[in-house]
Amino acid sequence: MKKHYTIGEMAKIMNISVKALRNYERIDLLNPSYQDPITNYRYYTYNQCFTIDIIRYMNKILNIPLEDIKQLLQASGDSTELRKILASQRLYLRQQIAKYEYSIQLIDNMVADMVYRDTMISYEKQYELYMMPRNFYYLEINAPLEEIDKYVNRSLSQLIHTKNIDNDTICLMFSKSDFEKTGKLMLMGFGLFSEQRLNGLQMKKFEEGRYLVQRFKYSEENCVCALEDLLDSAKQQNFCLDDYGLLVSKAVDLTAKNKYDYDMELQIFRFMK
Amino acid sequence: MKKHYTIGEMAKIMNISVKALRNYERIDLLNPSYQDPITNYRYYTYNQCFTIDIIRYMNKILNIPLEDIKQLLQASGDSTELRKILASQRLYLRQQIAKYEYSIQLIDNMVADMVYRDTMISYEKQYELYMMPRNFYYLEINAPLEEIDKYVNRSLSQLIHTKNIDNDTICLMFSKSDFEKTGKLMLMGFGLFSEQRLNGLQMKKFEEGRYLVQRFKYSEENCVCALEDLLDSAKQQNFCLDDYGLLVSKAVDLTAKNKYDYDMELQIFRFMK
DNA sequence: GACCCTCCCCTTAGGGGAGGGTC
DNA sequence: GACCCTCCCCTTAGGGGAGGGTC
Repeated sequence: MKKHYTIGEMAKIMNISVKALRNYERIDLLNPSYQDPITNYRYYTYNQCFTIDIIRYMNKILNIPLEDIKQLLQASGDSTELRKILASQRLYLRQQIAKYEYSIQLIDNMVADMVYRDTMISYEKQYELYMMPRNFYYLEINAPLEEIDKYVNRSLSQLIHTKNIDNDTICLMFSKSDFEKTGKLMLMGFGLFSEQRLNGLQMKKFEEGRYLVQRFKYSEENCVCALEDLLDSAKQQNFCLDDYGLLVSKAVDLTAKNKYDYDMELQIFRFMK
Repeated sequence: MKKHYTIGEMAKIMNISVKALRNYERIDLLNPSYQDPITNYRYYTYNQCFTIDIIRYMNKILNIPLEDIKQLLQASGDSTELRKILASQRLYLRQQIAKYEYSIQLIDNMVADMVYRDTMISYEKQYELYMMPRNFYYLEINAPLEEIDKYVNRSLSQLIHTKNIDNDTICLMFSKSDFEKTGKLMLMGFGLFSEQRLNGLQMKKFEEGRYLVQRFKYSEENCVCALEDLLDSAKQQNFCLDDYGLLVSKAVDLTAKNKYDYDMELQIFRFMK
């Protein structure tokens, strides 16, 4: 067995780059066993293969940073240290996986949504939809539609993603009877649907059952028109509606350049006689 | 609604850092709608909130690089482009997840192995173990134990991880009868167990059943001693053994600084009469 | 006084050179 | 001629200043 390997030989044996080996020396992770003081040529021994194996394995396979590996190699023999790092690395990997899975889910939702919109183009703007029970968590507000921008700051959309809430919609809640009395659309709540409890927010259950739904592009007037249309057609068909209505839209629409690009849905629960 | 927002106001509204906004300008992703030519103060409009929403969402939630987002915003309106990026991003995320899950599995194996070793210390060095059928994929070699380093290059350990083979062991195969004849341990194969087919390697099935197993620290002499011990005790108990034996070890042992630190297992199948 | 500006340096794990000696 | 050396600059998405003007 050879006593010394040049950096190139070592790189070939270990299937690693010369740059990587020089980098390991630079960060004081693995020094060549001998360096010629005149030519500065680096020479490695056979046993250093095993250290390189460990470094590569931990870094490339277990995704542990080189600095942590350095600590580990120095505290060598201490298996408590190794276990601690493996445990924390495992946790980190789990979190990354959860994050990536969440991203995939949102991508899928988004693609499904694009397909849905494409197919819906030829459909009617108003229809009925059966929905499962939903818990609506919201901030109490009391503002006309025009001032909603003050309230709809991004903190809620942040909340959606920090809590990994998998539906990517936000909702405004209003009272139908209040609108009929005043002719003005006042918003009572701003929030989202969630399976999890969200502390610090009010909660209202929306029942399972048939909802009257109307789709439109956002604008202050369109909201009012949509609501008037919906109430009209409910009256004609003699439907009895709940007092609480919702204006639903995506938290972020990747195709929207301003708020008037957002697709909205008006939803009101219909009582069955 | 205000016409202009300073960079600090915008940062606050969007829950983003001033540095990030300046960075978006630097890479030409999002320019302020107006910049005072004398003071160089940046001013943003309300509608730019929506672009920032898109950028943040894509980058932080979907993990799409800013450069790709730039392309997307420029090709805006083209939903084919968006779909293409979403699809490739989805694939990338899936691959990352697979990689991380593999890392977790290896960490778990490793921890289990550490526990196993700790508990095994008081156990005997030789025992019987029932094993399930295994497919052994190997390179044909014909070398004495002392020359094995020439063959055991890291390409195989690379293979283990590129193919995501979840057992982290490598094996040397030898013939018992050959050893008995010559008194020398010649290795016939070098490889690993795998459920997947591995092209370019020979394959040999190892049967389900009882195996005689002996554990020891690697060294050339220890391999020979272990084999002699095992054959002796088999003879005394009148066991009938298969001709093919295996020397098994981890591909990378994180606690090993040279090859003499590696734990080995000698395994030979025992026929039942 | 709080806010904004422009530099400038720093973070991972090396990759891609240029320019010049060494086996 | 193939191999090795030492600089030096570059990559993501900003963060942390310093030093100096602006609302």
